[in-house]
Amino acid sequence: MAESSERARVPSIRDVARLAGVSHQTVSRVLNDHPSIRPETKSRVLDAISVLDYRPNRAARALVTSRTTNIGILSATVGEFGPTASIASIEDAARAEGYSVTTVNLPETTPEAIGEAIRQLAREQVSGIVALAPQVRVFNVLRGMAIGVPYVSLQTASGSDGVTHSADQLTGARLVTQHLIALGHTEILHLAGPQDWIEAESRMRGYLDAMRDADLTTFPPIRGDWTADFGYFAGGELARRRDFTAVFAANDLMAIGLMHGFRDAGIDVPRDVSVVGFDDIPVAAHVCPTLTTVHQDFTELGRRAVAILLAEIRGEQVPVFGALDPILRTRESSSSR
Amino acid sequence: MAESSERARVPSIRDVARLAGVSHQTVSRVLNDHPSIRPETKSRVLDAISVLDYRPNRAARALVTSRTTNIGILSATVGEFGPTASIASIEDAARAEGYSVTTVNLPETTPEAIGEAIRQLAREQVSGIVALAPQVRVFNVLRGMAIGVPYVSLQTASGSDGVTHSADQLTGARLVTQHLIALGHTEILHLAGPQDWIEAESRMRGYLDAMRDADLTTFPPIRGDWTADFGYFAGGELARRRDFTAVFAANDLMAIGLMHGFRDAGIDVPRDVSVVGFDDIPVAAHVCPTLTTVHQDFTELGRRAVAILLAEIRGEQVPVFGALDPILRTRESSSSR
DNA sequence: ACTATTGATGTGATCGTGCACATTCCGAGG
DNA sequence: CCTCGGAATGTGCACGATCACATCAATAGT
Repeated sequence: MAESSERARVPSIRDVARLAGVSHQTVSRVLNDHPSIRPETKSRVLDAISVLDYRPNRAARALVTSRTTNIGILSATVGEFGPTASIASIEDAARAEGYSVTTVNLPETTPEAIGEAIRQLAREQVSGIVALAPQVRVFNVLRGMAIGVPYVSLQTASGSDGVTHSADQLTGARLVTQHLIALGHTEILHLAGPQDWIEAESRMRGYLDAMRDADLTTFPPIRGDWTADFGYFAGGELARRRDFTAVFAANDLMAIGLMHGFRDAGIDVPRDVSVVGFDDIPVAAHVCPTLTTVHQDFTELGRRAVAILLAEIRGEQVPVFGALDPILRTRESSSSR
Repeated sequence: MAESSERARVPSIRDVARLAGVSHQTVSRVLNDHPSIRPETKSRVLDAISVLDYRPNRAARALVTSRTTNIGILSATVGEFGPTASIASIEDAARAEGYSVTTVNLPETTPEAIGEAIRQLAREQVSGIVALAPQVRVFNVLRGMAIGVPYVSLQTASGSDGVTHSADQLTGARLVTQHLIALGHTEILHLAGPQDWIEAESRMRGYLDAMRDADLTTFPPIRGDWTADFGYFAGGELARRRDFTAVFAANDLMAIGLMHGFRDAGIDVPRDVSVVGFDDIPVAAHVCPTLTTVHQDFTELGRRAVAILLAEIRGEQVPVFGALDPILRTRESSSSR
């Protein structure tokens, strides 16, 4: 059987044009839905496209327009549940809009590493960046680099000049703190996240605000690193001073580690000390005791970030979302005094 | 101050050529380190490159060579720790080799969705694919699509024709099962993962093998879906039948849910029933009781996958790795009868 | 009835790179 | 001294899309 001498070449815009009996430019217009195309011509072109199973070559398009349909994710997360879930939903939402997603992980959050990661994304000609990282630093670096692409962070920054996007961490943090206060606690500690994470700051502020509103004295927050191991360590340390009856940990992982530390030190949660977390990771409902926490809709968060970013990219009106309502999930780890 | 009328255009290969006093082709040769370049010419070109801060345009290169320096990740994971950690290390390793990573999430694991995801990656002209997904199905679809790119799975497939890569799940599963047997357990259940996941099958086989070697009768495994919620549900169900003294759950999440289910049913772990998991996720060491499990080096796993894939892409000798040693982490959740 | 305007389409240039082929130079072998 | 082969470099085209501009027909305005 004679084999076709032609290499199985993928069809180009010109092949479509030939089949539809129009010029390549007309096909291009159909693809970018230009207004001035007769409906009949358009359908003829669309037919040809489906017959040939034509797909536009993104490299060629990127070359001439000098922008891509890629968005970059700048991630500094070590596989925590929240950011990971958001990344998945960012990816889904972006894909639904015809964008693909390139992720760059930050091995460390030094300005150098951040700069390098952004340079990497710039080299890929991404048309926008979503940052899941210590926002303050990233924004500083981004601003300094004057990269020409819009960027969005998944977190709220008060008065930042970048595009940001609220998950209302502050309200959530208030909620849990008020929950503890309502249970009769007055000596409440806060196990905070790393200093340059906006979430850490917002959650801490929510805690401080709620305490102040209730006229309670606050303790200086303890700085953690989001990990369960740190929580465990902190639990051991805190067991020595017993000047508190409740702890609000800035995320669930630290809360779980903390409870472990307390357990090992002979402190019973919630009888001796109440513990609450933040995020509502999947295991939060199953650890012992089950963990009171604040539920966040990471999926919706990711979706919204993409909506904002794409509007920025396309120069459209940037949608303004109401803050996502944080939901208090009351479980066993918190109880009344 | 007069502004430069020239748009700040990024330098191209021709700008470099002009500055170095050579032709653009010579620059191209330097970039792709062609053998026939005089060292002196080469260094002149390299100087010009660094002076202009020139970076090759990937779109243009992709257009002419019809391949990219992108690799695609096909992920069907819902934010579990293991796969997520692997993805991060894949990304790191790929970047170190000059490749970027595009991730596509599978909303569901139907052949259609898998096909669509692969088509998406093909349209991106990725030069290779790493699959973290129900391998059997993905491989079938990939084979059927005859996509021209190499692909690697993070899991072992016995006798598969695709390139695969072992994490020695089987040995790990044997290890925990033997651990339970050594503790004196004879009635050991297995809470397995979904049917079309290779890991699920390997872990189940490891369990069955270890049981057979010890001349113990096995129960038909229970099929789970990797989630903690399912584990909890199973715990409630299993509490009714008390014909076992230990359970090996195919992953930590299910194990944690299971322990919760047992707890709610008044079954004490490990006094009444021992529970072991698989993966050693970060909270495994902190839940109550702390979870005996098998540690996997997800990071190394990702690195190796990239090494294999890149060798395939470059047509080099594909490295053969010894199986990664799984490590048994003995904790509180398992005890002797 | 003539021109201006708009809609629908086509033509050629262009983006930045790699490939095929041409050219130049130089030393070895007859 | 001539030829030949390979090393080192240059010339032009091709990749597949968009963009700027040109063209032509139909319609509207005077």
